[in-house]
Amino acid sequence: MKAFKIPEATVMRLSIYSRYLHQLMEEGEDTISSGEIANGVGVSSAQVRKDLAYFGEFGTRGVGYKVSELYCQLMKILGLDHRWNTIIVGAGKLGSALALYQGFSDRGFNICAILDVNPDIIGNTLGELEIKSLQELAALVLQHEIQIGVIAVPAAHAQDVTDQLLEAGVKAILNFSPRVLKVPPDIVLRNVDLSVNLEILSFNLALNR
Amino acid sequence: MKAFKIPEATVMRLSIYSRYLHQLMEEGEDTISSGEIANGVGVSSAQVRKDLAYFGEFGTRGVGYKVSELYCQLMKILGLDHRWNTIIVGAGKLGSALALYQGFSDRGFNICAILDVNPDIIGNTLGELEIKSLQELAALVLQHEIQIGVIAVPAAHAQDVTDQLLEAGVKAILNFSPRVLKVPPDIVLRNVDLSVNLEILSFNLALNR
DNA sequence: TGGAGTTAGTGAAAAAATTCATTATCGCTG
DNA sequence: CAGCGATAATGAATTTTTTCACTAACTCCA
Repeated sequence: MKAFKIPEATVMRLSIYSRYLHQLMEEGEDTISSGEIANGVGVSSAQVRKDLAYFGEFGTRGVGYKVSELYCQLMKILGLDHRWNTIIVGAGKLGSALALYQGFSDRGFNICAILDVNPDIIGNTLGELEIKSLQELAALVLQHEIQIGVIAVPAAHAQDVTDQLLEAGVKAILNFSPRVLKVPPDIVLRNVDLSVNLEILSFNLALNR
Repeated sequence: MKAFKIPEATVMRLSIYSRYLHQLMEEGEDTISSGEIANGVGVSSAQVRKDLAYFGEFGTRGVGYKVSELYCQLMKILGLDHRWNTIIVGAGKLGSALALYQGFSDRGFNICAILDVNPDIIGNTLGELEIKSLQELAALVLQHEIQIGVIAVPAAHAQDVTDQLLEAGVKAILNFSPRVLKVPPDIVLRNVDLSVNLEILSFNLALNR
């Protein structure tokens, strides 16, 4: 385990750098400087170097970074050098979209199952996946060795579903419901609140009126 | 215009407080202390008071805050005391889900239109909305007096669509594509990268292995 | 009406994150 | 192979954000 705490903002930027590097690889770039990365993703070059410095030395002074090498290092740091098994709970608008979203699979997240309580949609298929009953949660988590649970249910049921996921052995939760979840300290929790993002936009728009 | 810069983290928390207050109103609560809000949303009470202090004095010492009153104040601060007209560009998985997502409308965002380039889906309906051609972008923005554009197109087209939106007069962009967009300084831009969130989860999972 | 108990507001201290500026290396050129 | 230009690494300074701790003000109760 890494000894020191890494700022979340740093991790977020590493993820962005890695995607930018991927793009550069496709464009056939061989080496790149911190300044160019900075420019490409909209931060300062010092920021790029500082972020990388948490994890080691990856570049060559006077030259820059080897694109493919830095990319691999970042993927390893981000834990994306292997795939994660994921379950989505809630097959409404959002859950369905997430299940079908290509981006997750592209970055190493296998969507192994999607669940719902609504009998009308259980059995329907979303791409390759069949919507299963919530009652199968524990069995599916076990069967697919699932590490990550995605919450896409209404706020009122979010905590209940979370408890079931943790009970079944899931180690991380990505919560799309607008509800603060209580989880033990060793569980990794991340909240994505779509309307919060629109509201930050709204706040900034309202400032200049 | 507010004179001083407000940390984005503060704005995000205000949005979360406001939703928690809404929940409390439905539960019939009348007054609440900073400590209880803090507990409900998982921050410290000092944090709650400091966040509010940027905008004025809303509580009564020795008592707390009047739930409904604080809620209204926050909604005003967040610019949610009136509705915003919004257009979604891209009617793929993500764009469709966003268009159908009830949460946006609940919080004051009218989805006025959704566009795509794919002739196979133009004309299809999503709930109340008909998918229109991208060519109608400028006309629709004008017609509906749209202030906010949501980008849900593949990365390769994100900048182009952004330019078209700004050209048409949109003042804020919510970008769901994994691409860094260039916009003039007076435009409000916010990026939501769904896989970044999963990757931060992955990073934290990978730490403890 | 006064004292005890709460709790908002707030300046100061601490912690965290970012930026700056210096140093150390590298590759290249003559 | 020495010197120059470029750029990563990094410690220091700065800025930003959070936490702490104190003060002010309200309610309730005797």
